[in-house]
Amino acid sequence: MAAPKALICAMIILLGVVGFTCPRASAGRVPSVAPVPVRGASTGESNIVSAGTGLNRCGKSCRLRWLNYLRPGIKRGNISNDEEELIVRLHGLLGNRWSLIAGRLPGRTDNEIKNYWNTTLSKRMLQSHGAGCSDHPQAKPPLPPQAGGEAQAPPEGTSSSPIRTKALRCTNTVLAVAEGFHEQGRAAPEHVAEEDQLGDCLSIGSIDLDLEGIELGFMMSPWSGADGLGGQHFGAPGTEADDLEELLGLGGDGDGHGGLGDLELAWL
DNA sequence: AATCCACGCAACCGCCGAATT
DNA sequence: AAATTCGGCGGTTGCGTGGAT
Repeated sequence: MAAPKALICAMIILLGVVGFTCPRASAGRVPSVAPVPVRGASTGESNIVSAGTGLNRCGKSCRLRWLNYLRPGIKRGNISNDEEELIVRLHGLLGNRWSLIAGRLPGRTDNEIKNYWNTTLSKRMLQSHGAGCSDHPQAKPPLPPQAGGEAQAPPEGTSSSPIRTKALRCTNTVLAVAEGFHEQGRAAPEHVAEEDQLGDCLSIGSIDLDLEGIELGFMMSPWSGADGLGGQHFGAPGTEADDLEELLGLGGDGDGHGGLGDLELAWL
């Protein structure tokens, strides 16, 4: 893989220049130069990175830092209503596939969305469901913090199963909810958040996603798996990925590009 | 003014699949 | 074909902040 190596090189350079300065300098674990266990990683790369930066950080740690914080174009905070709406809907559809959800929210990281969900939306959903009303009938009930997430299979024959996905890159998305939305940039019109607009239909590019239909289709699909984890992963050939892309009329080109992963983004 | 507590968020951990040797 | 390495993901942890008492 050329890109990740280039990324590591870029990180080394960047880290050497800016270090792990924290603009916010507050919450979370403040980047430090304290020794960090180099678990999982990759001896070689971690040594290279730590030697190159003097930070005693493994490549994984640096990568994470880069992806979630240092990478250009990261949007932080101020999640808009339409973004929030999209998160809710996608979570209902995809489950805790944060990277996949993040792929549909330009500038947002999976970590941020995950945090946002766990801290804000889950509570809101809990209140919503607790009040006996649900704006999003398809959405999964909020996951308790320790719920174990995907390991919990929904009750048989009752609620729907989220699409099980794995490592399906989706970096660009068109959310063509309304005419002129593209040109208007992120300032999504208020009607985006309206249920009758979002409803059970989302437009991605020229493709109208019938979320209800998609989910129904996956509910009925046989690959739910007997392992309680949803079985096969989305990215595997001949499994959900193909099914969904076929369902959506997308169809990748077989080399990992095209299809869901390369939906054009005109949002930003 | 001091203390407590809940919250937000960056970072860490463990696992898995893909790629490479 | 098997073993090893690497990249990526989701879940969890723990620190700092700000509000409440």
